[in-house]
Amino acid sequence: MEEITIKDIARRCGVGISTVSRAINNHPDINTETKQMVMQVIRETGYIPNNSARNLKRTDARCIAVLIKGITNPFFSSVIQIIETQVQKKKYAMVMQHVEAYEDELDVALELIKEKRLRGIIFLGGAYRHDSQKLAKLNVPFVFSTIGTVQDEGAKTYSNTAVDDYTESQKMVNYLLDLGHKRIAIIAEGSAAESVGQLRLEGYKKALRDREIEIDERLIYEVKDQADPYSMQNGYAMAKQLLASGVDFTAVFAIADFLAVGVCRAIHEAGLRIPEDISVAGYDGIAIGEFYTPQLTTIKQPVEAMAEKTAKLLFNLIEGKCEHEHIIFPAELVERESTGKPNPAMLSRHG
Amino acid sequence: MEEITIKDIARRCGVGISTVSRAINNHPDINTETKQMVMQVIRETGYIPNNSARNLKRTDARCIAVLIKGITNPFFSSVIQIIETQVQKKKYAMVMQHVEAYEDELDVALELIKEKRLRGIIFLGGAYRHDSQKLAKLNVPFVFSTIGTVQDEGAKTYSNTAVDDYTESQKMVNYLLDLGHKRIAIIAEGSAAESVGQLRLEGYKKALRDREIEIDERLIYEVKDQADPYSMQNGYAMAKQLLASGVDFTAVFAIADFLAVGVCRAIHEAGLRIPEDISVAGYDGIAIGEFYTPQLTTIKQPVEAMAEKTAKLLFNLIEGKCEHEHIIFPAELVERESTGKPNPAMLSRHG
DNA sequence: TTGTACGCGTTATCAC
DNA sequence: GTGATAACGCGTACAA
Repeated sequence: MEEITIKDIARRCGVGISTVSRAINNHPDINTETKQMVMQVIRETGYIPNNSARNLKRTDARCIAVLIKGITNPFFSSVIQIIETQVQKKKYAMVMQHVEAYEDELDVALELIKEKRLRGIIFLGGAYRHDSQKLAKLNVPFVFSTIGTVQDEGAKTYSNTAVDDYTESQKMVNYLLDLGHKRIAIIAEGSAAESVGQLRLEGYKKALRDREIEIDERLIYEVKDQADPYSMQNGYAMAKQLLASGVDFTAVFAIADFLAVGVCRAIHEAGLRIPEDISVAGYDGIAIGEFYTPQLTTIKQPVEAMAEKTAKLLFNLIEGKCEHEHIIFPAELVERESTGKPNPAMLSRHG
Repeated sequence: MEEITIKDIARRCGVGISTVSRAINNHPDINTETKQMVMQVIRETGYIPNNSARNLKRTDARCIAVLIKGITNPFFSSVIQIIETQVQKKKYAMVMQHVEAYEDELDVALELIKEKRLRGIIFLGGAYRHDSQKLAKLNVPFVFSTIGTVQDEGAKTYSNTAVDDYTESQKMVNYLLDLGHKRIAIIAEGSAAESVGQLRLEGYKKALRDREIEIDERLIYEVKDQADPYSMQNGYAMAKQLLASGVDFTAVFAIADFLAVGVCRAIHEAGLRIPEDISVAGYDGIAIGEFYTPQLTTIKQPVEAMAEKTAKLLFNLIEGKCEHEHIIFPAELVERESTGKPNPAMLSRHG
């Protein structure tokens, strides 16, 4: 099957190539009737312009990219939808691309900029620290929306929107401490040194230290799972270990709601009640926390607001309307059914 | 900032363009030392080949595409990972692209074939019926993996892998009937006429008719939600309506596990027990069904097996090793905690 | 083993 | 308003 090109269309229409090009790209300098005719032929023949050729030649693309790190990001769909709305409002096109765990999102970005003549990039998720050499090579505006934390250095070379995981994590632990819990286990994530999981773990430690409560390493569990650390499966497995360890605790802080669901299941299977025997707290604020039984106490990230701000910030940067900004969004502690006062009976073994 | 091209690299190295090209593309006809030197310069300068130009020129691409319809497909991540493994085994590249609800996946495919010189396509999800004119234009092998049903016509023009939703749905309803339920409500999906949701609804009706049980329209609820019909939110809302309607029922069949979770929550809030008062059955077999309390009885789709077979089938087609196939995968009814015998007390209002 | 020259399909820049 | 024609950056015959 022969590929049909713009030349074929021009020949068929008895016009020049540029006229066809003008018709396709809604150029003003073209007779309406000519355009109608050309478009008609295009429809009949089923001609499809070759995007590689277009990208190669085009100078102005009105296109941005959204790079998503991690295929299982639970905020994925809502964030994308919000960004897309903003993009359409600005009459831009948008390409979305997943970045594998082992890939460097900056490399992917660099490649894509060349290929598609991008005007801007949004990075969703991923590491919160980057090679500044590579950062310097990105010659289009970009915004990191890590749902993580702020990189301290290079404040003037990029923008980002983030939740301060370190602080928010402390907020949750303080809440549990205020309820009277002193033996709080944590299900964290330890696959990458610079992940949000580590920040949340640090927040946990900080909160305990501030209250002068000893940090018991036997209460710290770190999921090691490259592919999908924040799974119910992993939460379940960790909680099983925790329960079997014989170490006393009255509350569990799972650093992701998915993990918390697994934890709840394990506790339930052990014949214990939530929150009467053990309190469980999550983090993220995703839908499942609202519909699970018991409903999950969690840190709810302002995903929608962040996504909207991220898109707006990027367009402001593209239009040269503003300098780089670093915006921290406060998250909300949502108190639901899965947490309560500690049960002294749970400490009988330990004393 | 000037874009650096292959010419610049050639000049810097004091070699010809083709030599650089050969170095990049691992061509055999090149001196090892020359190659080393070229690669070194490329690394130093941070040169990145322009993919648009490469795609334009290239004839053999060893690349396939995976088009995913619907951003919220719950099988998404596991399916992709399995396909990717197969693709890597064959030393192919893979591009993934999301297709919006309002887009036609065939149009997206047509465009992508031209742009990237694809060798094959996998369609994940989406409608199970397509414009045969457009199908004919796809001049590369493709496999639909609808997790839906088989299109009857054009058996020789394409391949697909599927679960027979019509039959599997009957399986679940028959199971509930065997438990003794006669008043079974269904939470279905009615946004598109040719969706899997409609097939599952038809299966429900068929099963009831086969047992000569009257179909009560008051027990049929159809979610109308373009963006994301299979959400917990929607299941919850529908179940609330059902409970408020005053119409008697002893079981609910939600045609997706996410819907079932919402249904469970609504029943729980109404002060009723699952399964003692009302049985709830789901469909899909996703992780949440295993970790929810109560654990969900569901139809578990053989997602992994399907994904693997889909990829293998595509490569066989590409290599001309086989004709088009239509493969139906049997799903498994997993009996868990959320279903049991009907509670006669629930029928008191009705008689 | 290496370099030169052409063409992939399109858009931008000119003349007309 | 329209049509030639020169790029865009790269791969690849073909010549060297």
